[in-house]
Amino acid sequence: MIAKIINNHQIEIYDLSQFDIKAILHSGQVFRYQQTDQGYLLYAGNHWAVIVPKADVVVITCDDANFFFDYFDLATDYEVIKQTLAWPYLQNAIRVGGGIRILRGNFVEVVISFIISANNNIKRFSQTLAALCEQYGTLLQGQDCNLLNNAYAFPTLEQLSRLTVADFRCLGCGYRDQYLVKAIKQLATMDYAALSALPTENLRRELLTLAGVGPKVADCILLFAFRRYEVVPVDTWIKKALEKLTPAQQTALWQSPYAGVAQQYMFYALQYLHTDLS
DNA sequence: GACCAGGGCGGCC
DNA sequence: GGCCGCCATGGT
Repeated sequence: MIAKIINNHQIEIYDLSQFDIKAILHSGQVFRYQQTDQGYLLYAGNHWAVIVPKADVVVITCDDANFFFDYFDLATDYEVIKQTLAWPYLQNAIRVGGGIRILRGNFVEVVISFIISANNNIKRFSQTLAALCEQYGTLLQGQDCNLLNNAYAFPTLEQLSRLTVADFRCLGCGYRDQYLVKAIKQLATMDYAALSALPTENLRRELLTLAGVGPKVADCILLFAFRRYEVVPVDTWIKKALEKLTPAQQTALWQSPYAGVAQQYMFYALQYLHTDLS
């Protein structure tokens, strides 16, 4: 058993070879978290979770156990996925990043986050996102968790719709300010459930209509909000990694239904750990 | 003071 | 369709 819901507010993870919270948080798919004495505090939309690694179990205390069971993709066995990705050039990446999972980020949060991420660096736009939530998001009530001190939800679409170009500029969004205002208007006409029913190619086409969303950001939304495991967002790090692969290796990767998972392992190893893939 | 960061847009051909 | 310059901003 990978994990079990203990009650409405608690999950226990047993298979630690496929759940590494440090790797998950540093794999570039979630940007609102903080380290605490015992573990990590993580925010997703208007949800929160405290993740505490212990000797042979990880304990998650949260506002909604059912939500986070799906958020962390705990019904999926990543050991099976990793077996299908057992290529020599991926060995190192899987060794250090094999505990990464594909999260189901909140649609609006993922879209806004990755529009701001464009031609930006993680440290900087993470600070921008924190400021956005602090200034415009709803204060999370911490009555059932005293660790929740001054924690904010991601702003709702309605809250976001009140922001002006100048507001986004003040947050440090730079020239992306006007994309954000326009994309937020467009998001009001979109429905996550309806979009979820679309095949990946059709869904990508819909996402590409959003202002500030090009091929790479669309692929991030496909992987991190819609969990399309086969999608590979190609940023500067992944581009360099792909250039080192032979044509045959590239073909095999693109044809894998879990190419996006492989991409996450590589991104973490390259960008965060600076681990050579070969 | 260049160059880079989980790139996209608009103009040009 | 592809190519290219530009776009804020902080870090190295």
